[in-house]
Amino acid sequence: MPFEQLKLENQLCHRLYMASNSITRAYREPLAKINLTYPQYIVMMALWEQDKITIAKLIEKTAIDGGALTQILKKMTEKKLLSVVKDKQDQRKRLIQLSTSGQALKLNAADIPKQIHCKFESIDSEKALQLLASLDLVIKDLNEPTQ
Amino acid sequence: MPFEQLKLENQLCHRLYMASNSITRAYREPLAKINLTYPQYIVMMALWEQDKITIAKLIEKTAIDGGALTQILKKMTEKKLLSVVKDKQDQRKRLIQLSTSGQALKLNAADIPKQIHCKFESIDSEKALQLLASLDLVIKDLNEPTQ
DNA sequence: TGCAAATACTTTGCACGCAAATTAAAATAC
DNA sequence: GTATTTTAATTTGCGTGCAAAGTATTTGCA
Repeated sequence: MPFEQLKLENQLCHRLYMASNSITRAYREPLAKINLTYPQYIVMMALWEQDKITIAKLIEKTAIDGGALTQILKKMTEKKLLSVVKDKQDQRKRLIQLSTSGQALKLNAADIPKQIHCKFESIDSEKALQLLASLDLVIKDLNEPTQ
Repeated sequence: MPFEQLKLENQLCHRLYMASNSITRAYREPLAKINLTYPQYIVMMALWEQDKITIAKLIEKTAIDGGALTQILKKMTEKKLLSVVKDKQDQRKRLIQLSTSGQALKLNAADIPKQIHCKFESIDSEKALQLLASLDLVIKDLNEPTQ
């Protein structure tokens, strides 16, 4: 059985691919109601937690690619959710600042986690915590510089 | 604590997003050596298991979006990995057929699973099986039609 | 001081992922 | 036996994800 590992159904990686796509699809409808995509929603969550942070900090919190983030922030600026301003102390840095409507959107988003949560019929909170921990291990292992 | 669930670090979904992106990134280098992207590699794995299947069947096995798959198959045809031919019995259907070089590529891909596998230092096979099972539950729950 | 290296971000080009609209062929209805 | 519906796949348009190249700033260091 030399090629057993090439079988799709044995592959953790393919399952992660499917699960991640399923998540994004599941969020699409609820997020459409507040005019956000899933990555834009991740940015909003990061900023609702902590406002006026640099792009580097936002990349760290969201794990969104820097190149993509520039485009995402541009669209969110057009939607008047936030503004991107130069840091006076260090002109290379940019500070992201939520607008009033960007802050207010938090209220409209408050019930979205529940809407998704209730779809997880087969995942009790013990399983969820276990899954979270395992995913953190996967992420850590894969982001380790090549041995 | 009304907004506790909006915190990024509590979110299974964000972890899945990160893990999936990490996976695709991890495969990028090994796959570049055989001139494949990760979704193209998924298609190849499906076809190495079972050749001459319809696009509908390929969508079912790979969970790749149909619209995307059309484009992916076009690129793979240009690379002479496979061909897409009309089903004589039902002219709506297309049959995907590996070329000789497409079949041969399986040998070059044989050690890729091991290359990825060895990165998973923190995941023993018990944890991997558990993770696989949990992901299957997530996928099942999220693909359930809206209750 | 002056200039090379490092840092912070932006731009570009390509490959998806996905919803919605479209095209083509087969199945079903009547 | 033709019209309607269903099924199978393609096309289109938009939003990322990512590597690589480019652009400012700032930092280090000679």
